[in-house]
Formats: sequence, C-alpha cells, structure tokens
Amino acid sequence: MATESVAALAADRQLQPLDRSFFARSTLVVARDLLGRFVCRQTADGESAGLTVGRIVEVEAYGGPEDLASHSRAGLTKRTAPMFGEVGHAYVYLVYGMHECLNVVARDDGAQAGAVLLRAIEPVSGVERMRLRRGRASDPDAKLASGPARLCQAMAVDRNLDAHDLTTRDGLWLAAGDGTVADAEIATGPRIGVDFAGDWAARPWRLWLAGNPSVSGR
DNA sequence: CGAATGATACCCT
DNA sequence: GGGTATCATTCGG
Repeated sequence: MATESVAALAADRQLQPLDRSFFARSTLVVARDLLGRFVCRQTADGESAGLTVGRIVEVEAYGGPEDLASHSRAGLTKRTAPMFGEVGHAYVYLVYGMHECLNVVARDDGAQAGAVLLRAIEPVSGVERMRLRRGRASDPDAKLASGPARLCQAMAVDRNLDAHDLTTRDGLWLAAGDGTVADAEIATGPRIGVDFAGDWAARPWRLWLAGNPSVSGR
C-alpha cells in the first residue's frame, strides 16, 4: 500500500468523532481524557474556508450548581441551558464583553450540569487559516490558539455554535486524535480566573500537558 | 498593569 | 422594566 494511503487512513481515524458515551462520564474524567484529542473545524465561507485541526493541550473542568466557579451556579438559565442539556454538545459564551470561550458538555448520570472548557490547542492542520483568523502575523505557531479566547478566534468559533452537537462531522467536532495520553505527561493545578469561588477555586481542575509550548501562560 | 466592552443575572421600582 | 455589578481574557503601554 502506498505511504500516502496509510497516512490518509491514519488521519481519517484521528478525525473520527468521539461518540456520545465519551462525554457521559464524570466531568473531570472527560477533561483528563480530552488531552491529546483533536478539535476539528470545517468552514465553507470566506478567505479562511477549509479544515482546521488542533490538538488539545489544556482544559478545565466545571461542575454543577454546587461548584461556585461554574456558570451553572446560577442554575438553569437561558445562558447556561447547554450545561444542563445533552452531553457532547458545545457551550459557547461571551466573557469580558469581547471574548468567546468553547466548552463541551460532560457529566455522569445524576450530575445536574457540567462542562469542560477547552483552554488551548496546538495547531495540527490549517495553521495558516488560524493565523489569518487571528491576524497576528508575528506570533509563533504554538501561541496561535494558546488561551480559551485565542482558541475560539483561531478556530472561527462563536456563539452561533452554542449548543452545537460536537459528536458528528459537521462544522465543529471533537475527534479521537492521538488517543489517551500517559499520566506522566499531565500536570494539574487550580483553574484560572476563578478566585471569587472560595474553596472551589483551589481544586486542581485545570489539566495540561506538562511542558507543552501551546499551554496558556500563568 | 489596566483598559476595552457587552451580555447576563439579579435586585429594585 | 430599568439600573448595575460582575465577568472561565487579551493586548498594548
């Protein structure tokens, strides 16, 4: 078999969507298992149309109403409804009046709400599209999607994709990627920007790939 | 280090 | 209904 065909088969496997059951586990377990997976974006219109793929290198877990750092602490509202809805869907919101953030809804049976914030990816494919969307010609590749709002800008994700199903190959989805990464590669620490949340702020629910240059600053 | 910038949620009339 | 405090960030000075 030709080398290109083998590579194409491998790439197709890496782009295979994660199925619903992947997200029907505890939010923290899903967050852990998302490291090394791919975020895939297929756009049809505009100068940056095409496929963009990034490898997840940093995430944060957010729980139900009991988690004072989580938006779901407000209960079921128009804004937070996706966090209470079917797992495997997106929760996209605006923060600080100008930035979007992308989460995937994940929780086990019995939990009221939960989602994993995707904080950083490293470019895998379509890096030129990312750079175009970011409009920052001098940034190194590794920093193009290093931070939750940068990730959304680089991947052309906005609130139109709120509640979008991420388990089908349609526009935006999460894919198998490189599979599960080893425990030894993972570092953990408190979530960013949630100092207001009392005891909950200290929980080590931020997870990242140790030493990866695309992890956002702290 | 702090300004930018607007949706949301909540409290009060 | 209307006022306002708050914010899961980023970039430039």
